[in-house]
Amino acid sequence: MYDVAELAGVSHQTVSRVLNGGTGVRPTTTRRVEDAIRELGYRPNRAARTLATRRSRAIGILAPASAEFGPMSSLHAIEHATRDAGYRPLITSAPADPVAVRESLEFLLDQSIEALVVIAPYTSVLGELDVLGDELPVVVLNTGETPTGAAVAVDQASGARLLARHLLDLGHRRIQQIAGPADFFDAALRRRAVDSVLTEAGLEVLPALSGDWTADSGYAAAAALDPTATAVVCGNDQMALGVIHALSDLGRRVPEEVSVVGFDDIPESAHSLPPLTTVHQDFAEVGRRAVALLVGRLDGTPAEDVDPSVEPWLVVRESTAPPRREDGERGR
Amino acid sequence: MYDVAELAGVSHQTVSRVLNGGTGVRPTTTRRVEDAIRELGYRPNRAARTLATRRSRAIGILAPASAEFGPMSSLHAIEHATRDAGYRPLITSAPADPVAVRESLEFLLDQSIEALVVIAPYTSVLGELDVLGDELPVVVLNTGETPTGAAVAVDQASGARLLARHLLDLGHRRIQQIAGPADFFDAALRRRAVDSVLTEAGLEVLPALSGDWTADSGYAAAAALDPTATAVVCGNDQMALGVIHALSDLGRRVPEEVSVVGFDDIPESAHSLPPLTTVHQDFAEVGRRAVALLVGRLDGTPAEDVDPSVEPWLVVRESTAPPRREDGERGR
DNA sequence: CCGCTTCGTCGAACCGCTTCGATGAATGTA
DNA sequence: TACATTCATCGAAGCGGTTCGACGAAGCGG
Repeated sequence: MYDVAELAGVSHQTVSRVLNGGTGVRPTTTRRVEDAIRELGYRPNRAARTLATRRSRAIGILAPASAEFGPMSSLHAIEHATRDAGYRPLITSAPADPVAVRESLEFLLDQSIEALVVIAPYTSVLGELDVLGDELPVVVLNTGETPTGAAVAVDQASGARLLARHLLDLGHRRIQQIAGPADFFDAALRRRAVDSVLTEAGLEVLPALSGDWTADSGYAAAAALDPTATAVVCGNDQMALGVIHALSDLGRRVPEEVSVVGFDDIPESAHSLPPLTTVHQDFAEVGRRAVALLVGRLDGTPAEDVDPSVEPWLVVRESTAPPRREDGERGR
Repeated sequence: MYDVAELAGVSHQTVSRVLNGGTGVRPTTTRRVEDAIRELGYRPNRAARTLATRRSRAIGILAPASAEFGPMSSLHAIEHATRDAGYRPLITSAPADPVAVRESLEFLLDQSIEALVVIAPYTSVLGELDVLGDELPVVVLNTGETPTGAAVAVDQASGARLLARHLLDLGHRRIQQIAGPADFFDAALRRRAVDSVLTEAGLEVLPALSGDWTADSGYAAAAALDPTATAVVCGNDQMALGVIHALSDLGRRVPEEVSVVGFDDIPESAHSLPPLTTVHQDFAEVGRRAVALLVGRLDGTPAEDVDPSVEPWLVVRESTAPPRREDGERGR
């Protein structure tokens, strides 16, 4: 920095001023400084700046250590929104394990982050979250109740209801669920929403099975499916894929004999056989709003016009059809 | 830090010593300092340390801005390996666009990273890579030739050959490819390896189609498939899924009429209909080795025993079968 | 033409930590 | 018991920026 100042014929403070908005510096001086910076290939030292300003401008991001489409989509959106807002995204991933989550949190705290975005919507995370007093603005994605901080989410219940009603409209009366892991908020939210729609319709709620979001677990869970169920609501698309595979192995045709629906609308869902009826959620939008909320708080511009709830929509494809011999009107 | 020192009844330098290995400090003093740290909830300031040591201990990671299974798996492995080695992973993602890549690189350089891992194996990245002189150790994942730095990769050619030979063994003689984007190294590598196997076998090489890794693009490309081809080799699993869907829409059965193979072995591939024959690659292992290489260089322990080539293996499932009426022997 | 305001620049202190040379205490040896 | 060593601890000087108060040089009105 001193080199730059010398080359430009000014003092280092002036260089600093140019670097930070350049107010109170004559345009010609600014030019000279900028030229000097370019010529020397000078790059300000982040650590020194952070030290002096006592502002890290870093936002921690806690992501799940999975390669799932949804979380990863949100992650990228968050990362870029953060950078666009002039902050540095610090990404950490942790499996759904309290100890690992704790470690990741510690890691982020060590970097003196100014805020935190949590994409890992499992109960074990929220438990660890109160470690960070109340000094740190936090926003959690796709969670139900938030003990601390704000939350932005796709309206899981709304999506689940869409799915349930679709099946009801088709004429299904025996609908079973294969939910996601119980310690994931969105899994629980979807499960309950479907149950309540069925209950309201006066239908018997078949005991829900569950998996761990993977196609493998869907395949496995399908073995325990109630043989009289004509439709199965899966916790996500991957599990639905596994279920369809299992059903096929069992010689039961989808959707002719049993309808299957997923949740998420991952890119592959449009190309499964049969293409999957599911609920589309805009993961990226959720991420963007989360950052907007946080940055608003950080920058003092409240940004209270951010709607924390993103509406999902139903995508009807070919894995659903009217049940075989219930309400008449067969097939398409 | 001074508070801690005071509480422990020592000077701040002793606290510093305790924090950094504690050599030359009496065990009892160490204890006292540690207790003080705990009591005060003291957390060393990263920026100050970086400034004083002129070592950021940060390793930059440039990842693609996609949610694909492969890169994301490598990413998580890299992240954790980096932390385990005592370095701070700084993750950045960028789409396959030179400008965006450049920006990400600048961002990382601003944080004064000490090394760089690149998971984005497209040509546009390598072009930008020489920006960072030769002072920065770099390792690139899944690339072909590396102009700069080291490379770790799953042996794409080997995997592609496995696939081609499998098809040949089954009796296929008209094999067409739907490759990945031409500017991705692994797409090119796979494509060429398959071509060379076919050429060596004295077969006609049908003109290759291509897609952009997505299932959608596979679906679209399938329309242009040579009607006489009995097997199609796809650039990755997603595209294979799209192709199978398209074939199904066209009324052509897989694998009875045409065999389809993918590449990657994403978790869903085991549950597509039919389950996909593909090549499994250990993405996480590639990431781990990349970090081992880098950390070795950084820490002065060469670690030259790291094999930069990871072997993939063939996973035969049900999307491949002998061709209809060529070499006799039908069915499974 | 002069005194005062405003603008652009400078000098210096400080952010929190590391590290080198120095000092005092503890240990070993004759 | 005196002296040479070794070990634990301390004092102070930076690391590369930011920022506040000070100050000289223009720009202004009367």
